[in-house]
Amino acid sequence: MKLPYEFYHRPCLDVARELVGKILVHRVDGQEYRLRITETESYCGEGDTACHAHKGRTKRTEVMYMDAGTIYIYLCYGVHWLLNIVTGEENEPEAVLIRACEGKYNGPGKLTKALHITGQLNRGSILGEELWIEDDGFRGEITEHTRVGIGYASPEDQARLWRFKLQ
DNA sequence: TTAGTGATATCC
DNA sequence: GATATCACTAAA
Repeated sequence: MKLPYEFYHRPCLDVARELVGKILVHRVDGQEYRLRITETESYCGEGDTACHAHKGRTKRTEVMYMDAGTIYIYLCYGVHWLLNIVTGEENEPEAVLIRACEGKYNGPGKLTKALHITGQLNRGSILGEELWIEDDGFRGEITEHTRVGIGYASPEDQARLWRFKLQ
């Protein structure tokens, strides 16, 4: 079943943990791409120094302030599209980064390439007919890890176990 | 280990 | 208008 608005309308840590093991579906050009999510990461609000929005709202980060279920896609290093799902309350910059899917798609850049996801989906809805997430009843063992690629964040924020992986 | 890549933010 | 930065990947 397709995950409802209420699933995303919760603290981003809960959403990130429970998104692991779900099925990410992207429908484009008459094709449907389905992959199980194996790794996520949370970025929780302006108090989180690793979050893009921790310095305040800008043209890029204002997507994270929108309502839960909004898609936030960001071009990293001029090459890679990174897929995020906005969570929590409106006007709170919380989001979950989808880092990896099953198979060899172990990296946020590879993941979006495999699913043919580009920046045109930015600001879209995860509840629509193009990109959504399904629960097929699968439950696996989830482990917690520190986040990666956030060397600019404060030491205490770097130490947070806000990355979730399927074992 | 390092080069490549381009949007964004921050400085003139 | 110019430059520095960056939630990464592939090649070596």
